[in-house]
Amino acid sequence: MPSQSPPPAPPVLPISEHEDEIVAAVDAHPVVVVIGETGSGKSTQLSQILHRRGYTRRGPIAVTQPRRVAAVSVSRRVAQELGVPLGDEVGYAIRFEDRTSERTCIKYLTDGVLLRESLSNPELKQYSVIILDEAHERSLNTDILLGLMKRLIKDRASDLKVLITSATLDGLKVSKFFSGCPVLNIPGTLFPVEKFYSTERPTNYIESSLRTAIDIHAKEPPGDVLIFMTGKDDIDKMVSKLEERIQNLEEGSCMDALVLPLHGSLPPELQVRVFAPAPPNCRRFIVATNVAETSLTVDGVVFVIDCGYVKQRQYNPSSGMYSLDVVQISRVQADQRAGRAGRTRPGKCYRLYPMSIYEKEFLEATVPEIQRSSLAGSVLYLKSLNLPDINILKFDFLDPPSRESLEDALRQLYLIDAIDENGHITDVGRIMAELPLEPSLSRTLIEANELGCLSQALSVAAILSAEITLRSTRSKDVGGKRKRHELPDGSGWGDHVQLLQIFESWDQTGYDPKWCSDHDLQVRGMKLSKDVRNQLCQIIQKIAKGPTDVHARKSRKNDPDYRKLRRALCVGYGNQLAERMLHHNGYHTVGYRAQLVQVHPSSVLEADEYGKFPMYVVYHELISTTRPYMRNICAVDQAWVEPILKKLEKLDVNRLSGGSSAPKDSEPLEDKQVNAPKKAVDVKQSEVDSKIQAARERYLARKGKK
DNA sequence: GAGCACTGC
Repeated sequence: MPSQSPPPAPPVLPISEHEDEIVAAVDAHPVVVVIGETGSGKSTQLSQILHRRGYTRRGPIAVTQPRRVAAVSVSRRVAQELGVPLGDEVGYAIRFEDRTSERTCIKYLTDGVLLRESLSNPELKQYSVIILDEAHERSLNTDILLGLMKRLIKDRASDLKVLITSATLDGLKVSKFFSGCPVLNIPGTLFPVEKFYSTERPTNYIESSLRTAIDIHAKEPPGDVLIFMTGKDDIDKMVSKLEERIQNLEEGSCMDALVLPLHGSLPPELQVRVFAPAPPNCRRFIVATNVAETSLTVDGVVFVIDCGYVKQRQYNPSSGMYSLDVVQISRVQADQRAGRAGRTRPGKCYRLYPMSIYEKEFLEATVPEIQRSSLAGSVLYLKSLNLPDINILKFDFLDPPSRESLEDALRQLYLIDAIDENGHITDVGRIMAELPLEPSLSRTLIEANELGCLSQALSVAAILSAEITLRSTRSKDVGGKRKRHELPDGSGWGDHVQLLQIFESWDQTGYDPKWCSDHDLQVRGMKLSKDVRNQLCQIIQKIAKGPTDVHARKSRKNDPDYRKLRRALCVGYGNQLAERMLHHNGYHTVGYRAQLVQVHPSSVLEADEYGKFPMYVVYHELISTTRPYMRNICAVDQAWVEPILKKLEKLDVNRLSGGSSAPKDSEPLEDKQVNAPKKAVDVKQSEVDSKIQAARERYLARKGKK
């Protein structure tokens, strides 16, 4: 938008009428909670109001957003309203992109970026005001920032102002958290939405949605229909069935219809179709996942069909395992979905569940992410802040994660040397915290730098954090006419090596997008991995004292078996180690609580000539679907495993958590048993292992010659 | 022999 164009007329938003009230509250209190529904203007106006009233004289205002697109679009809007070029007085900062300057006094940023900034400036002294927007979404990062803000206002009580803004957040709860701070309510501009409930839960919610959709199409006036489903499969089914039913309707009995799927894995060019307005005399049916609940706003929606379910990823700290489950939505979520029908005019929401279920079975609010995630990264971050008298187990969270989850994080961090046996952050841990990666990958990079395979590890870390999904290399092409190119196979060592080979092959083509599509790799994801890699290079070159070799290239010549890289991975994933069963190819995880797990069928890890997988592997994650699986696996040598087993023997979670270091005798017996690591490797097993290993080496040598 | 909701540094 050219800055010369006249600024648009300032919108009349509900928040404008509350300006004095807001300023008075902020003047008098360090923390203020602002509850504002959709359309209240809180995201664009609060910062401008405080800017107008002189708050930016002491420093810029930071406004956090949970999503990148929001940070960009809201800042663009504010710059426009103020009639200034974006990046001057008003700017934004997101990963890979900083559009701010010394003159910037209103800065929109993702909450992740603010957390990163606080690493180098724990008191965030540069800011006069920090606004945590959309706090009701309770992202992991927002929750950590909430805890941090509580500490900051104690330390900086004299000058820092904090505003917590949200659509539906329980204001009283947050106010209580911030020792009774004021709560302001700003009305929104949503139109009323009439809600209809089913008399009972349908046995088949696709069929039920289908009937409701056809019913709306036949009886209701124009207006688009938004249908919430749990996943891609259901969406695809729904789209084809709906199209079929609409075709079967009597010609001329209804207006035209257009059915559009909408979910995150849809290529961007198909996603944007939902932003184009409906053709004349045509009703659109948008069949969507949760993306349509908050991330993407579809205009023209008047009817919502809500199945009452959502697919959610959860972490179980006692097993270290993730699962992806279909769970009931919360009342907040149900209301958010319904609200999507009332953006342009009064709407209707059809809930495919009885009111009694909404009232009695649904949780009030969605379980916050902090209670559903592995906390190793967050705990490491908090440790690295050097906050005085910090006890992780007692850190003041709005909704504290379980003790089990925090202890799990401490154990993981200890096993990869980020904290010492007393729970204090180590020098290695400090470097790890600087890297925007999961702790295991950060640790791998540091070790790789020592071992002289940094460039390989950078490629692996980058491509793993971009979460590229690979076409299965084992499945045969079924009569496809298009020539498909085979992906590298990891040389039998597993998925990390395969990912490295993929990145290096792509690098050799000069990052040719066609190479990606030829190999069925998403261009978007591959580009992201390149950006991530560049960012990691910059950070690590800044931290590293000595020279670093970061250039990607075909790297196999010097180390044909990728021993250095696999060794670095073994150290980095010291908390994610598994040992094979003696007589079959199942594994058990090594560590706190042994889990029986399988190699994921998509893995390229190869068995030896006897059909046996390697004795030891490290894995990127455990995921429980039809069975518990290890995903992204790398074969490691037994010799490299010994130090990890030694550490496991020494592990004492009471000391890690900074609890009273009671003498060992007084510890409850129960705890000791739980903490006792599995006995290392018995003699027979190691004999078998060395035989297998020898056979494997011969086999691979043969294969190499061929 | 599986199958993946959504974000973010």
